Amino acid sequence: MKTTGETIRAKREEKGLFLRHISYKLKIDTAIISKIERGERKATRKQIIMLAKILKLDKESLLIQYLSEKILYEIKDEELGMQALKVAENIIKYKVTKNK
Amino acid sequence: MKTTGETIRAKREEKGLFLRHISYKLKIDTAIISKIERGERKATRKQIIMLAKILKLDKESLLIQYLSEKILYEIKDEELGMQALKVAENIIKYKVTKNK
DNA sequence: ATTTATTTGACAATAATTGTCAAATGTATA
DNA sequence: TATACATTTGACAATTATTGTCAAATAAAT
Repeated sequence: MKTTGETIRAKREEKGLFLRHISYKLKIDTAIISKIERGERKATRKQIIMLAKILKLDKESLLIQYLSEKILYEIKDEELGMQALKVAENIIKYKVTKNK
Repeated sequence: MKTTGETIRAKREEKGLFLRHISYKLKIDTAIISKIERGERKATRKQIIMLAKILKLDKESLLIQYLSEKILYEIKDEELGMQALKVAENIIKYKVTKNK
């Protein structure tokens, strides 16, 4: 599976856009876009939304991918990460059930 | 299900300890412990480990509970949170499979 | 060979987190 | 009731993490 950065780079290149084009629209230095695409930096939520718009990527899919990476970042060195994920899921499920 | 803070408070009271006891061991103000127990602040990872030790709570369980809350915090206002969680899970699963 | 695009890394700006402190409030009991 | 101790509250200070700029280095395309 591609990372968010890879998805963005692939689409940007497909569209023949340069970093400076994105950089101009997002009002940040090309250095950051470069880093985001290579996974050296995380984008902000706003940037993800704008990137989806600019590159005509599906907003929801990109956001899901982005959020999943944020989650994984949170537990990257954790032995118990998977278990924590499952507990988190159950808590959400419970909340949803409750509100029926 | 109890929150991490509730677990901590319950055990602390069961053991007849005051905030100042915990505060002394953790080298932070009672104000913070109070807030952590009531869910107004998040603990740090270190504090969770120390709290498990001091209160003789199962370290792994407390850590899982704590991490799951951190994860949930990350997606608390996100429509797509659940889907992101599932993607995150699949990515972990895939990584594990790959390394066999 | 130049020009243009991207990458790198030092470091500045900003934002989020974690803490202190003092005063207010709650609780028990002499 | 009063007084002693425990907890809570909120303003704000300190610390740490994140996000950004910039300039120089490297890579790619004419």
